[in-house]
Amino acid sequence: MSQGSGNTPPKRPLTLRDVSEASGVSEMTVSRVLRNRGDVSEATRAKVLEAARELGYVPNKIAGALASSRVNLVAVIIPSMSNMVFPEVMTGINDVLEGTELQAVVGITNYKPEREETVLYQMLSWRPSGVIIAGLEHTEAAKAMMGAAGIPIVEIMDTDGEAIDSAVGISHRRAGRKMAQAIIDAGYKRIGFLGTKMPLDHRARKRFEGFTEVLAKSGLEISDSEFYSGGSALKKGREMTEAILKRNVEEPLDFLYYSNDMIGAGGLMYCLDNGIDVPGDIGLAGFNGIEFLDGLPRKLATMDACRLEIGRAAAEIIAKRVESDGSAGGEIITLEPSLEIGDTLKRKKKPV
Amino acid sequence: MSQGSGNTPPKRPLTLRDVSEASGVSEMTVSRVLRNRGDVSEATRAKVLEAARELGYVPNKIAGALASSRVNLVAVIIPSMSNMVFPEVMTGINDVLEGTELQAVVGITNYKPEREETVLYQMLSWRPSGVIIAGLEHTEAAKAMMGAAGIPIVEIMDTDGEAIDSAVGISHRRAGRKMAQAIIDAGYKRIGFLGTKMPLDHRARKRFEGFTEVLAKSGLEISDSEFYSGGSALKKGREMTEAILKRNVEEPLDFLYYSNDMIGAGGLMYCLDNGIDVPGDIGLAGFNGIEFLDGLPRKLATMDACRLEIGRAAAEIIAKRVESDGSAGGEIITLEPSLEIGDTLKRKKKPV
DNA sequence: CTACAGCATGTTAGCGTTAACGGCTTTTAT
DNA sequence: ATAAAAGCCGTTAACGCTAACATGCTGTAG
Repeated sequence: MSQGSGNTPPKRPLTLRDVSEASGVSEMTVSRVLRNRGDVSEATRAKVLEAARELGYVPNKIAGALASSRVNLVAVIIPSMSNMVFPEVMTGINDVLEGTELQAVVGITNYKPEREETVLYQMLSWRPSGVIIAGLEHTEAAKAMMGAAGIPIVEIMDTDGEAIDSAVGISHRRAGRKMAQAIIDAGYKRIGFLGTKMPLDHRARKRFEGFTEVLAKSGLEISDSEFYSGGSALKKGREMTEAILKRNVEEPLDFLYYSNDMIGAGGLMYCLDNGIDVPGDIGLAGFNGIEFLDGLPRKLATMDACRLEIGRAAAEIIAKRVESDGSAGGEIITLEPSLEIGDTLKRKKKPV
Repeated sequence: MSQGSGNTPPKRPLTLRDVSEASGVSEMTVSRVLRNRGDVSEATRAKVLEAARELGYVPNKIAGALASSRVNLVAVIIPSMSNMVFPEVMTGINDVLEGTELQAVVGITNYKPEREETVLYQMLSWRPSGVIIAGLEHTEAAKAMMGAAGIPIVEIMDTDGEAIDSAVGISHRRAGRKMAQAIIDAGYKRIGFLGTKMPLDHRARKRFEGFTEVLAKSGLEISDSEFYSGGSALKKGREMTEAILKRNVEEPLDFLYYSNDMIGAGGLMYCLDNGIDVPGDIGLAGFNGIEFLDGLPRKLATMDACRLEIGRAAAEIIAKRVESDGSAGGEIITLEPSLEIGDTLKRKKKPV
């Protein structure tokens, strides 16, 4: 009787016309019903809905978007998905977008500027309603594309620099300074730095700059450093910590600043496993404030990067702009990263 | 002179027509150049490319897709993004798709069937070239939609059940059985189970079923169990472990099977922090084989869920089918999860 | 009883691109 | 030299939908 949804896949894909024929009204009326727009009598509405359900009709947004020149997509361009931080930003974005018509589409750049440019180009070719993109540093061409796109652009994570349009993030330079100050105030003097081998991670670089800047003001500098790339961050944290400590036995380091919590956690474990007193012998701090740290035997000092909040705020900017249709823009939101002292950045025991 | 890319955003968005006028050829020729399809002389090609670059033209895939009825999107529908496992599947998918014209679009269901149905509907309305969806359990409507979509569908993660079209995954029932057998063989007898409060996580359920089934064959059963939801998995692992151990002091448990590595790691830390001999006093095992475990002081026994490989294989199925244009399908790939004994599932010390 | 809302529908004309085909010009094969 | 093929580019007609306007119909005010 019914063509029931789920039977033989129709050779010719279903269109509004099929539904209109099945329900005896015009395509326009079907379109109105399916979009809940315009006046339709309750009777025809029911008839149409029934026919659509019966046929298993799924609207074609491609055609709809072309006709209405409205696309409910938001392009989200981030460097990576594998390090805890961006998934959480995504969660924030999705939280907000779920309450709207908008839908996020994600592109991954692997921290490569050329890749970012390509991804952006591809994304823009879908004519999204807005773009959320990580960082303030982009190729000239990418900046030009975004400037010319005529849609809201929100650059996230970082506010140390010039935004194209809107921006939401923290000052990583300030985050680095703040951590340095806390370490100095706690009385640590011989400080090691452990980070990633990523010249293109501008945010890590800015934190490092802010960090060394404040050290310099107190007449200090980084005593030694260690970098890694790839592999299990936790394990690398262990290995790097062992390496840097063994390299400095003569004049031992008394603090290790890690560029992210995962390697910091690895370092913490190394210390605990080897009977090193934390924070008595050596203090430790990471960066990001990942939830994960809560389960560690000792809570690593860190600085919260406001990831969820950044995602939310960025999505809200887009949503608002889409709703109010154009105008304004240029909104800059600088969140304040909070220092979490944890158990690994207590005042150092006074030298005897 | 030039309208240079990145200047004032044009009121009227650029189209092929603008490029064609700027370069003095027909729209069709511009289209050909921009898609590298069909014969165009080197001279005009250069002319067109230059004009497009100059104007900052970005093709409109919406229109292109409608005209050619080819959409280079692959819908990826997964339950969550926040638990390590799906990001890795995504990485596998992206790895493969990067070598093709295809591009993944992700939808998150939060393990809710109705949400999955909605997300699927929305995805299908973009007329993607294929669908990769987690699990074999879906609402009737969802199954109907996929059956009728006329595009390759790959259900991933699990192969214990009936697939709509293709499937790539492991048998979670078998994984559970295998782990149970290993535990029994190692001589453990009083086994606790720790997992998530998720009736809708069918894969966890199947593992559990397989697990208890094998125990039963040896005349054993789960001695006690503990469930959690939300929060930091590592911390929850700790807490649950403490709870379950304290609840069973009279007849102490000698093995804990965790439904994922993260809570397993938390449990491991709890044991180590409290001087419990692992695996002497108690054995531990998790599930997933996350890279993270490498950094732990002791390597947790686990079973690799082949996440990366599943992503890759699924994407390859889609890519192949898109290329070869239709036909075939129904491919089922069952990967074999490998048991990793680690340090926490050694033969139990013989009772005195 | 006309007039004029306002509701419920239909009609028309694109949206920006590409498939398909056609025509002209140049090569290549014979 | 002539046919056939290949190269190059243009024209036309969709693709499936929606904005905007047009139409008929009901009811209600005057």
